[in-house]
Amino acid sequence: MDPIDTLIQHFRERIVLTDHDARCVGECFHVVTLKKKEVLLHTGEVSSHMRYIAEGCLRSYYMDEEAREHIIQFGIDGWWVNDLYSYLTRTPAKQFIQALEHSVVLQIHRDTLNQLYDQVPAIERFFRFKFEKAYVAVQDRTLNTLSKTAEERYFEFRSKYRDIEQRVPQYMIASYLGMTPEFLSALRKKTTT
Amino acid sequence: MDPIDTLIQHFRERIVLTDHDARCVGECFHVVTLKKKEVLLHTGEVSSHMRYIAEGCLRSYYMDEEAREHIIQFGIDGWWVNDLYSYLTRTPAKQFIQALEHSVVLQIHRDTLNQLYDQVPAIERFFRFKFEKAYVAVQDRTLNTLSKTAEERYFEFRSKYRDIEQRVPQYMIASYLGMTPEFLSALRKKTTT
DNA sequence: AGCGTTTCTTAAGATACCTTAAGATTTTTA
DNA sequence: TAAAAATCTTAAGGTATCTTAAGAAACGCT
Repeated sequence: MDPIDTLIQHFRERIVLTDHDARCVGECFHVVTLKKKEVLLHTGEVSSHMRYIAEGCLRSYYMDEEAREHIIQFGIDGWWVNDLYSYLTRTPAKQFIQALEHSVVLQIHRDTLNQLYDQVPAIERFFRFKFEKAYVAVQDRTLNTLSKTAEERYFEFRSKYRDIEQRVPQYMIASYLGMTPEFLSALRKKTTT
Repeated sequence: MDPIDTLIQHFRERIVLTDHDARCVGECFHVVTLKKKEVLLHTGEVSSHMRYIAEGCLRSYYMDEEAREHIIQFGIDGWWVNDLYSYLTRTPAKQFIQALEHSVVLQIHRDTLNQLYDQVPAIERFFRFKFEKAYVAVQDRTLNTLSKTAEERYFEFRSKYRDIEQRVPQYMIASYLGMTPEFLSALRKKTTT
């Protein structure tokens, strides 16, 4: 399917769009194709687009002072990825966004999107919904991180994101969950045996 | 100042409201007064209101299986508090919301707010902004929790929320930061001396 | 098919943080 | 203003998780 059609369908599962609006919305996005390991957003660049994953798998991560990578988010088909802080404040990104597989991403520029909010209020509603849910999800993650053991976090991750678990290397899951790959490996051994 | 006026001013710092809209918005909220320690939302109840703190200080927290409290959020004058998951999904809350001081809260019912989104699009925009920023903030907290030591988290908290630090007991800050009160006490001793 | 690269595992020693328990201090209430 | 309740501190011993280093397995390219 044409990636833009995928996106329109994605919107229409959540909000009402007339055919005219849908066409108008579709024209605002453009397609970016990424090879495996290609970086879509580098630290230091300002993120000026909202990004929808039509196909593939990406991660966003940041590198701390000791050059350790911390994975902030994985994203697969149907998800949105961004360094939202950079996007909203127009400051240099502290995150990288990188393709983990060959991927197709649809982008809309901030200025275009802001116009679209006025032209098609349903799109503003879509993003309100989206951020409400995203907020709940990330708050839940924070709470898990604070109150659960590494083992509990890992098994919750597996049951919640089985599709992601099978597409990304184990050491990245460890990073996402805030533990070392060695420790995760030990956990798995303990409970698999 | 009348609490409703405080709220209108809060909106007007972020979005444009005609006088007519402002009056209309103001009428949708009602005032709730809370004594210290009073609970505004209990676990098990469905949260049906969005809540703005006109005055005072509250916390939201949840109790895990071992009956340990984990503080999710503090809120003071000008902040919003809610169990958003319960509000959005109409399922029983897993969080408590409790006043830590005498407080005045302004509430709007979900149904009223949903109508208001259609009547006054600027209000929908306000909440889009709000959740965008809230998402960024809580993502930042997650990252801190995952990548920093307890000591780093504590000093960041102090510099970021000096106003809150001075209003809430130290053991609650420990809970918010995901450490034991004993450990926080030891940290403070180490670095104060 | 073979070689380099990426990913996963193992294990020993180190450390950050927790648990328990008790006493000291501060705040609230009667 | 005294008693009760809430909060903070101290200290000893325990556990979860990390660090380092090395080798094994899987994957990807020529």
